[in-house]
Amino acid sequence: MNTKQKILDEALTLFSEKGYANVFVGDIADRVGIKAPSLYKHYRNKQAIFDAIIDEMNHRFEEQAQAMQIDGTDASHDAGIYEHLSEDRLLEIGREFFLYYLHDDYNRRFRKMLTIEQFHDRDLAKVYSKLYIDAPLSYQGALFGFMAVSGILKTDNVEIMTLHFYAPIYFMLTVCDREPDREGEMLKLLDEHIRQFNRIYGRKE
Amino acid sequence: MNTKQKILDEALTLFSEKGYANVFVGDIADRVGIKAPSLYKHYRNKQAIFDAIIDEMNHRFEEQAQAMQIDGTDASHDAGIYEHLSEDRLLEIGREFFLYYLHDDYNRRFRKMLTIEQFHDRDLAKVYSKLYIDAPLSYQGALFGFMAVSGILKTDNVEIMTLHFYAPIYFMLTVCDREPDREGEMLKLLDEHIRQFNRIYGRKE
DNA sequence: GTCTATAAGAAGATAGAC
DNA sequence: GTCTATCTTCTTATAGAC
Repeated sequence: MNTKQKILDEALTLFSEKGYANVFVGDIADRVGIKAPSLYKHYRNKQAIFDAIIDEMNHRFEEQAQAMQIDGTDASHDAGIYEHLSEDRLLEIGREFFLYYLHDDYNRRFRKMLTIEQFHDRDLAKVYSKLYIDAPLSYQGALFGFMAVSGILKTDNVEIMTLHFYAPIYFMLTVCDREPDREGEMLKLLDEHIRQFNRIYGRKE
Repeated sequence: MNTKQKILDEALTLFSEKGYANVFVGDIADRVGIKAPSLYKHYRNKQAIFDAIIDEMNHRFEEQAQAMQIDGTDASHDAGIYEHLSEDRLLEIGREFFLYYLHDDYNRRFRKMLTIEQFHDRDLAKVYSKLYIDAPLSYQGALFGFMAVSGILKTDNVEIMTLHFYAPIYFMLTVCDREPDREGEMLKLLDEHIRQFNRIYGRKE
């Protein structure tokens, strides 16, 4: 990893733990293994480092959104995968999804950083809501919509069903970000949540 | 309001908007209408102001918990109130509860401040989880437990039913804290959420 | 309790050698 | 691109008069 990228990486780690204002340019430089003034050869100032982190996430998001065709045209394929879905398989998928977003270093650090900085300005608020509110509801909603059409799920309000699936997951994710020791407790709750969700909205056997 | 209290009040406003590190002692003093050095006659330093805010909330919480007998011994009384509950009345109650916590100035500012500072240390993380995760689940869980016994609600897992009620409300509250313009959208979603919740868990007429 | 003046120390950023 | 030296500004906090 080159220095320019390593700066972003170490800055993200620090920002996610202490917040932008509590991280000093010297702290970032220390972790990169250079002195603070050297850092200014790579970024104009401290704010430019923060901005580059946001830009990178926006870039990754766009790429992923394109790969998933989030506009809905192809969520039908995913729904097909779930067509013959047992409760056990549903649990496995939910657990994998949850643990990926919880443990993936990049996602975890970025989410925590945005949690701290979300009130700093409107743009950051929008990024937070896009990533953790609207995109998940939109993508899972599209998927559940197809599953409802296929009769795998039963509802007359896909939007609320999606909220009932995702809001508890979001809730548990924020608990684990704040208190990592509660991961076991939350995983148990996650299982019960998905089982109950399946009982409520799942196809009756 | 005396100066000592006004300092806490103005500090809370600023901390909730910018976070502790971005608020300067002079900013607080300005809003109180005194000069920064005068502030040190009331509080030892900046941290002591923050600590006093946390202490005050802990105090209020203890008082409220005692008043509600959160240990469960008396949630039966509340459940009685809900005994003859129509869907419209349930909507009204949910909406009132949501709007109170969203708009009440003290609650709103404190919640936003803790959101920003939750990762700063373990104690703050615990306060956050106590106020916005465990206490609501515990109190609403006790209430729903009694409602289940009375047959007003139907479930074989009160804990998950409570999560299914509260997590979406928590979710919508965080959206409104971050983007107040979305309040209308969230209130509409709240209504649909409660209607659906009632359809799932409510007594069949 | 409030003020002015000021000390003491960070922290961000630049200059210029190598 | 990295360093040392340094500048500048900001911020907390204290001293001491009123």
